[in-house]
Amino acid sequence: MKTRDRILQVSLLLFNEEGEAQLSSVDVANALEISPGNLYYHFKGKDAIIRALYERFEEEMRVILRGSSGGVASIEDNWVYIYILLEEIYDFRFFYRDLAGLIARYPDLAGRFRALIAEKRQTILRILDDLARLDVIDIDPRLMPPLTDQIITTLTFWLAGDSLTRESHDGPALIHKTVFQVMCLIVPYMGKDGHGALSGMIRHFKETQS
Amino acid sequence: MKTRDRILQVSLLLFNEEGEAQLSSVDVANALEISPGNLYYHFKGKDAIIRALYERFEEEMRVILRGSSGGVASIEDNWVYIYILLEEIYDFRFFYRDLAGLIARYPDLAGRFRALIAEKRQTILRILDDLARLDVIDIDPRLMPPLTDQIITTLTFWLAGDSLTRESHDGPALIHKTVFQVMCLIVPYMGKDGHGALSGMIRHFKETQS
DNA sequence: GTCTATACGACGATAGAC
DNA sequence: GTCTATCGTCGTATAGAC
Repeated sequence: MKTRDRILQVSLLLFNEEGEAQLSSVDVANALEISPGNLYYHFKGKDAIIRALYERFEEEMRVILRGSSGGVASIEDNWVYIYILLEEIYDFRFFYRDLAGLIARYPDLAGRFRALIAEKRQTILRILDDLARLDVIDIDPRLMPPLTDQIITTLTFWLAGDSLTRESHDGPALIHKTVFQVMCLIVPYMGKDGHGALSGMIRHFKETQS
Repeated sequence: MKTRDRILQVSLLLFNEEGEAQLSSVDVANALEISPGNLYYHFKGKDAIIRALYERFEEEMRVILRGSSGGVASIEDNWVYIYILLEEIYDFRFFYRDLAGLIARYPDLAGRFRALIAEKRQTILRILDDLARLDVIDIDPRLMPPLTDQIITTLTFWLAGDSLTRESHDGPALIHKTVFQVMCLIVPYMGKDGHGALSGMIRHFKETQS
């Protein structure tokens, strides 16, 4: 089963690099220097590869989401947690670069993806709730769902959004920028501490950039 | 030049309804009950149709962006303005449903789209600046760019985001929800007035829904 | 302007030899 | 397991008649 793993590994690399839609199963075979027939022996088409990769992604993502229970009790924890989440997404970034197209091409993944996002939503809602209970943030309850949606939107479309700006970032810089972006959504609800937290974040942000 | 216009009209309808990627030039010809050859007489391929439609969209969008100068001086104006913006996007929603794929398929549109978004960004920044100057909002200057980016993200991905939720909205409801979503980003910076504004928005939101 | 017919290429998929 | 060879489908694009 060694070729099978190589196919998955190289596919992921290629999809992340050049985009899934741009590559045919023959391209993947060429990159591996095996014949299309051989590739089909292991995976019945590009579909099967995508599905196998999604399987991996979903599993790892669920582990991360589960890991949030009780582990995010401060703003700093929150920062780190978002970082971990974004890193994981970045490893499978081809899924997120062209989400709509991907879902259109593999409709059976749509439901699973939606479920995963719903789970993500629950997780964020719970974390925010915890932070509110610990008096780290003070937020009108009616603003909680919109804030959660807003965070979800950012966590889902940061990659797609970046390619729509004039100057694109490299991976690490973009991840960092996005963490900052999410934190900026929370800062306004930190009251007086918000100002200090913002200064700290900006300082940290500047350091990491250079 | 009547067939030419019919092609554009029906294409827009079809693309919005079923997605641009899902339709070939032959599909469009069939829907119009003309031959593929005839379609090619008017437009040299699907590319040309897309480009013509984009031309229209960009023009209308620029008119709206220009129209913001001095016209958005209160929270209510802001609400209305976002509404107008979203309506326009909705009219050409196929562009936004699968932005990444579309840009990959028509790379020459990428630059123009980016430029349009940059212009949108400037507009929002200016509006926020005006609102701050008029003491409608009070915001740490360092939070201004992130807030602007956040609004841009919402205005760009609201359509794509909706198809990732469990229950999808119809057009008007989604537009309304999105306006609300953007306003929720601004409310925290309205100080004491924020609470009242939020209540007003929710009331209005509920009414329109029913 | 509009039609029919057809050429061409890309991709997905399979059969059969090694 | 891996290869070569080949077929079918589909979308794009053009030629030539009306």
